[in-house]
Amino acid sequence: MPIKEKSKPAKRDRVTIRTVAAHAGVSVAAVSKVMRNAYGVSENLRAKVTGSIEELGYRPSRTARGLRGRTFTIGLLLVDIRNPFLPEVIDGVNGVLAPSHYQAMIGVGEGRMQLEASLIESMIDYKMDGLILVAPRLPTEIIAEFAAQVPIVAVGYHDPKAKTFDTVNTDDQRGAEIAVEALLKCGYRDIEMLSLGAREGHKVSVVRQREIGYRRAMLCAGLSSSAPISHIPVHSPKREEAMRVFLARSDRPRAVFCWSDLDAITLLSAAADMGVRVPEDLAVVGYDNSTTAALSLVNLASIDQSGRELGEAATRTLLSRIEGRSDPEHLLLMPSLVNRKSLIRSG
Amino acid sequence: MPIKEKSKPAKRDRVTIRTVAAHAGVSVAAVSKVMRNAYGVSENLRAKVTGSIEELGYRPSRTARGLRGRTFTIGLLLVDIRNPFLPEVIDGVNGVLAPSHYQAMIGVGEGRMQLEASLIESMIDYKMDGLILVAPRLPTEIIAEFAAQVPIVAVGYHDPKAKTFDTVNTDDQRGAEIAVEALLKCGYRDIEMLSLGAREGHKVSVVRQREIGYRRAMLCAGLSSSAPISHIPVHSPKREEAMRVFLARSDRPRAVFCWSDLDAITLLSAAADMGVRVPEDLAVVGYDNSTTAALSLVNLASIDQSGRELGEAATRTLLSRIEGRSDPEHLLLMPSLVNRKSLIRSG
DNA sequence: CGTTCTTCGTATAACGTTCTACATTTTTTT
DNA sequence: AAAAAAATGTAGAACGTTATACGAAGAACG
Repeated sequence: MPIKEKSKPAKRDRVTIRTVAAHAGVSVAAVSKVMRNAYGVSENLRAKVTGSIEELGYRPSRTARGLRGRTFTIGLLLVDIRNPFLPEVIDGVNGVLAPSHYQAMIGVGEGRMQLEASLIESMIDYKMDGLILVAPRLPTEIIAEFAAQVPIVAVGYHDPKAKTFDTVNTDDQRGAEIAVEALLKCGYRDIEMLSLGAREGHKVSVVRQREIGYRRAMLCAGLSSSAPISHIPVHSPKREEAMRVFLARSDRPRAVFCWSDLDAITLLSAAADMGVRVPEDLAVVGYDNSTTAALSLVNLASIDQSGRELGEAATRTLLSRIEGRSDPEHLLLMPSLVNRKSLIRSG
Repeated sequence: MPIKEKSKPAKRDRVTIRTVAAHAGVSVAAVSKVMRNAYGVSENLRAKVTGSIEELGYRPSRTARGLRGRTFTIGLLLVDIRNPFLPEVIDGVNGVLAPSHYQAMIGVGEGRMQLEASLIESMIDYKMDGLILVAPRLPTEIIAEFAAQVPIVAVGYHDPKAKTFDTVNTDDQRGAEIAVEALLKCGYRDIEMLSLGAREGHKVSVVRQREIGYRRAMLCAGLSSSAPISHIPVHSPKREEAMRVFLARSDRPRAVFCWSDLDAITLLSAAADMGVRVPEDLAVVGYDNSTTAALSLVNLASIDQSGRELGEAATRTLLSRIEGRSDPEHLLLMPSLVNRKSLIRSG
């Protein structure tokens, strides 16, 4: 009585392109052609093959595909997962990808440059067809080096001179201007900016752009002499400590523009603790228009950079690059102000 | 003058295992052996090969690897990206993975079952070595089917009878009990639960477990006759509408336990709008201990299910499964209460 | 001083696709 | 009716690894 030896009976054998070819009674190449919508396929053949594919539930192996052609996967690299505007970006990417047969895989960098680079390498090693990097911390030369190996679009990375990769941004300079203009319109002249710790972020990062916009708006208002910027550490508990120090200052300004809702909301919370009334004692405008800002408990005026639109634009740009475009594209979307209680507007 | 034709001069040729072999003056098999720490490698050989690898910056192709053996990648599937406890889980996973040569790739399902299934299939097609599914909505049979093809750990999916895959959870029943017990201790007897819309979530989902815990705690307190559960729709604007209806009810309870901070915080915001004082008029306990709950503007008491620990445990469980364990494991971690202003405690 | 073990290194067949050449058949043109 | 062109299908060589099977060279043994 011969016993059929099967080491792993659980893992049933994969349906490969060969299985389909045999089932449909055609060649492997024919099945491949149908899969790729290649030229030279009769209606008859297509029907037979798609029938078999359907019946067998065939799914091509991405690893095998990667060895030759496209994987129909794009990599999405996020610096840190906590920034409230990232989910919007993801939605935008998925939205554009949904009708295509592309899919997105996400890597999370946690702000560590080394991990970030190694995730990009992994994505390349996976033969992903293109990469969207959100707010990368890496220097331009390194990104350019990666861009030689795979199409890349950077979001939140203002480098309009980049030749080998594309960028998609909202106009962060203009966004900061809008915030400051709104404060000026409310009659505030004593406006400070709360920015990110000096060591974080390079010249092309969003936070530096927002500083430029802030300064320019102050300059236009004739306040260039007093356009102070405070730098807040990124990590707890120094971050909260810096907020409290700011609030306790005797020369605390009447209004403040925060580079990000994350900081603005922490500031509002600290203000509540210390009995600083918003907006009576201190007007606040944030950036990102996060869902938390919209809570009436928080009620924070904020600059909206539609993350969804950024994600959509980045994806479309990447797909066109994958399709063969070689001259760089640098998109700039327009942000807008969402007015809320933390900023009382006269108009 | 012979001109070397190069169609794509930009994309410099990849350093493959063959490049390394040639550079080190050994065979391809030798390099592979070194890479895999396989038996039969002399110190001399190892030195030569690692030297060349270093010098050339060789990185093995994951696609090629996937065709034969492991890819050293695990897939992390998230139902939706907005739940505030997910970043914690990601941190936990990355933390455990960091010292190993494994990496995580994340897929986001957006709550659509079809997308969720197709992402899992993609991860399998990518030959990922194992999958961590966070709060999957798929029925057990389908997950079991996938588990036949790849090691799977489900987080936030209470199915201790699952034989072919592992589960890691906090004890959601106990968590709900702790919340209700805390409210009881403060003297409240009139306690309602705000749960997820009836159609969302199956019997094994966290939200149903929390309902069970709520009911049991009420029963223990002799309040079984009045343990009402309201179901709140998931999506705006019906969600906010339901909150307002709840707050406006003439028979509104004195205390409420929300299945998730997401809902609890929206409730607090609506309460502020409508002049319902917390906790004087209404005590609230949430679930997840999100960062927003910790803001003093919000100050929401909440059940902490350490997402980080869940992520760590899930990863360790998955790795052991990948290493060959075949009998199922079902971990249960203990949640704890974080007391804040939304719940005044006498003790 | 043959044998038999070890130890070390290599040759090569997979793995599941894509895609270039080609072979065959059908259609169109002259 | 012959020649040319177009349409359809197939064979088979990549792609970059892993892992099995095996050969060669020393070491240990009787």
